[in-house]
Amino acid sequence: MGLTIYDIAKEAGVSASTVSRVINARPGIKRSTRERVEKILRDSNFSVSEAARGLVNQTSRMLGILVSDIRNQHHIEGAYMIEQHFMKKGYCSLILNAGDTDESRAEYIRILSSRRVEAAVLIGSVFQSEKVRKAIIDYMPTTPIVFQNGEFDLSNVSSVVADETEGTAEAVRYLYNQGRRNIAYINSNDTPSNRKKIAGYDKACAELDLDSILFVSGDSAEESADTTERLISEHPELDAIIYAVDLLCVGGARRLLDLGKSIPKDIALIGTDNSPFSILANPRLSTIDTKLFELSSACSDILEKAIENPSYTEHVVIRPSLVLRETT
Amino acid sequence: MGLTIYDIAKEAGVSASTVSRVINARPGIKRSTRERVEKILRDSNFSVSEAARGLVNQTSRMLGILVSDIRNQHHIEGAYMIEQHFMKKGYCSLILNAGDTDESRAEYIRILSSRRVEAAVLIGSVFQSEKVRKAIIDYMPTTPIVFQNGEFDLSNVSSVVADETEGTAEAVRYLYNQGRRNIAYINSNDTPSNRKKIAGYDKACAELDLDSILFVSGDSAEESADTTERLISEHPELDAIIYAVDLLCVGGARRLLDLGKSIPKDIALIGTDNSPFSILANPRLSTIDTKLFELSSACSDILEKAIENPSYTEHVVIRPSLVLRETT
DNA sequence: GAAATTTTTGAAATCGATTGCAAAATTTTT
DNA sequence: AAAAATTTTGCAATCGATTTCAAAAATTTC
Repeated sequence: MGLTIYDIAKEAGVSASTVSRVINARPGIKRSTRERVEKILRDSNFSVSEAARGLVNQTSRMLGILVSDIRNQHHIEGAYMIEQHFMKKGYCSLILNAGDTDESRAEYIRILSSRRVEAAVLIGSVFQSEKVRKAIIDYMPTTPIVFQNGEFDLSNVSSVVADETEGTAEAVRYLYNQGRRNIAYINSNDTPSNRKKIAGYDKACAELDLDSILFVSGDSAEESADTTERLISEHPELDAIIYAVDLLCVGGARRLLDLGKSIPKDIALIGTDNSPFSILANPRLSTIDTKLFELSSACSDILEKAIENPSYTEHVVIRPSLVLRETT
Repeated sequence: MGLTIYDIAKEAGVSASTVSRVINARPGIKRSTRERVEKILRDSNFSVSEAARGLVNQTSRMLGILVSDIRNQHHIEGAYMIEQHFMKKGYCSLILNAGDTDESRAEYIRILSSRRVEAAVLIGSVFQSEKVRKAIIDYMPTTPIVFQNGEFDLSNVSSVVADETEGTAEAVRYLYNQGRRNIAYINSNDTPSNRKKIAGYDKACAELDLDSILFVSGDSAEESADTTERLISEHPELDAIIYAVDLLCVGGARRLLDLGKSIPKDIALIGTDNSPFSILANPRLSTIDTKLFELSSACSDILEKAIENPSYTEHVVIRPSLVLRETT
């Protein structure tokens, strides 16, 4: 611990420059010298200080990944892919939970700037805010950024978004074609992403001349169960419900079953995201697949190009698809 | 971007030392000077280079968190708590997926050392290996480390472990007391943690004079369903199954239901971990709660003390408890 | 074997901060 | 108003690397 290249240099009887050249495999070092230094390097368990190296090279070999809450399965996939991919190239990822408020999320941009990350990824539509936008302009005006599930019209920010409006509308149309005429929507927290889903629901309802019935649930399965129960008691005519999140759909399905409803005979259910829950649930959920994996891998691809060429940006839209299982 | 304190100093007509003192709220700066510098600091969106600062201060204000796969719900809780807690103190967390092999996991220790993290956390029993141990001795011999779910007998490594042996034995005893006499165990990957569970299962079976029947499944719900089916067809006498992982229990439960079995009448099921899946599943899983949250918060507490006082270590054992729901 | 080339090496500057110490500026005391 | 005490400030060294440029060592050429 605490060894520097000067320690190694002294031990090898050479200068620090030589040690540095050996470490970085620079040419122009006599073979015998190189081997002697290499041996000492190995024997002493020396490891270069990336901080010092970064200071002179003006690089950090670090990436910043901002998620609102890393425990959310939905966010972690992207973080994982990026971390894995860039680790191979020697980059370390600062994966940070950027909190619940716009202030806090903006503050995290500043933190990443302080760490001089070479690129950043924002995962989740909640980053769509004026404060975050301003923080980017102030603190990371030229750092390549990829925004998953949101957009900023800035020259350094790429975007990868799921067309959730269309995805949700598609689900409504599918239910309609199956003969359902009373389709409700249960939303979760008010986020830009969820607003897009609702827009799709409303749009399709209007198109098909359906009443739109919107309920809002807390974000746990239990709360969704309660909301669902309330919903069908107020609207006994319902024959389908779409949920903004799979987890809520699981909670709803369960309560409906407990209430003696038959799924999908009495009532059809569609979740959103095609999360691990959806296939594990009993019954297995039909769901709007927002293509999390494709989203994440697009982010990762863009990031790679943007690190090569910091002025590279790209804007990708991914079309969700309906996956039909046992609840429709 | 790329502003340094020299730029600020020039603009304010003072020296870099003064700027540094203002930034760090050091005393002995004239009020008017301080205010002038502070204003420029604000207006210019300056952010200190943590790398440069760390170099002179000999600190990195970074933590290393190693998990084998961050997508695993089981691991993420600890990473989350630690990240959240230490962020408030100005620490950033390098959350890294340390891969599947002992070599790779040992290599990650070296990487953390290169980043000069001030403390590290290993999450998951898979880090229990000679290679990792050696890497710690070589590269982080004095860095405070907390090992969640494993132990190294090293002066800088604390441990927080669940007594999975006892937890699993307890589950067997419970089933026995309920009158079950043919209890099988379905294991997943061969990890130190799972070996402890099996040891508990075997021990309890021996105590109670039961046959021990051990099957091994792949780590998906689907594979577990297949394994479960095979298990009961080879052992039709079974009236209970314990699973090393909740997810496997979900898969097994589902298949048993499809096969017309009644749960828990025909066969009782107990999962392990009390993961989110377990309460969401239908039927809700009885499970051995390995107290993930307590484990994680103990890690976080120890880490905090260890950062204060790098020679602090602690060894905590947490007793799992049985949570009984619908599958027993 | 000396001169010309080429290869190998090291001294010193640099990256962007922090800090001890001495100098400068200001205030207090006579 | 000069001397003493105190408050502010800046110079220069430092942290641990990398890199340029010139000097030293080794090799080739004549």
